[in-house]
Amino acid sequence: MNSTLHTHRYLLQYAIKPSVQRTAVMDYLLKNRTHPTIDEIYTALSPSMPTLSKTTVYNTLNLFLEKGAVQALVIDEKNARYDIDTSAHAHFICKKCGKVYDIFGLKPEVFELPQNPNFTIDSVEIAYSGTCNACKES
Amino acid sequence: MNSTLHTHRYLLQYAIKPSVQRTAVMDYLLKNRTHPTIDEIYTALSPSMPTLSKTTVYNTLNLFLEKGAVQALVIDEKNARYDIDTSAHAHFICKKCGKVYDIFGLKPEVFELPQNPNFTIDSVEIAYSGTCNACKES
DNA sequence: CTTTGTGCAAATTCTTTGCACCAAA
DNA sequence: TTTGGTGCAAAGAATTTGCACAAAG
Repeated sequence: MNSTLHTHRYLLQYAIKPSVQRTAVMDYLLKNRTHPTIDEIYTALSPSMPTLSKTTVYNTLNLFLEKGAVQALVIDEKNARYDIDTSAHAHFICKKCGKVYDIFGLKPEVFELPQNPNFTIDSVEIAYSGTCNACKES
Repeated sequence: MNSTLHTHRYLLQYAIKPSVQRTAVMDYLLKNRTHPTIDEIYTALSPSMPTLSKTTVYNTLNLFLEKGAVQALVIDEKNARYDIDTSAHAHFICKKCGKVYDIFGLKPEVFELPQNPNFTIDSVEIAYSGTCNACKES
């Protein structure tokens, strides 16, 4: 199957002009729902796109953010991580290995935005942390 | 009142050897519950402690973290922020000015740790974001 | 004395910026 | 041919590290 065409259309939905690089990055995000860092995206795409620069990956993700096509996760102290899934879900980060996992199926109350006289609240991010099984065994 | 004595005892509770610098930093955290960054702490203490170095503030906060006397907030993309309040509460960050506020009085269900076969979850951080009134008016 | 803490400077890491070249319409 | 995209190199910001000196017991 040719996923490039699908990804191309996907970008247009967010009013993002497709380019070879942008399509490759979005394609990666759609297929690898692992909340990758800039470096992970760059390292994954670099072998098949040797001229790709990390600056372009930064530029691209910043554009996707502006256009609302991805969400930035603030969960990892070291690097920014990106998520294309904008539905109501939470995240879990393993403090040992640093991997970030999705948590679905939580009670809807958890995602409710409280009323507050001092602020206009428009989103919530829920970050659980602890240890994943893989790290516990080793 | 001499708060140094109180702060001194407070540090000992967490098995932290008090020093002039450590006591000053903890004293600042106890009195300024504004989730300060390293730089804010350094800038606040520097005038009355001219020899204080930013490295010492980093060292001190890392020690406090290890000993469990403070919590690191992962909410601000730019800087680490520290909180001495370890009770169940959430945070709000204004996307315009970057200030972080406490949110108390949420339903207890929000802080429940879900069971998950793949991870051992031991804490949760809830970060609301939006715009604060001060920024909306300007 | 001996151990531990402090603070300077340098190193490291992540991200942004300036600018020249390239590509697409 | 003009506009916008890409990518190199340099700059910037936050944090850590190595090491010598100072402090405390």
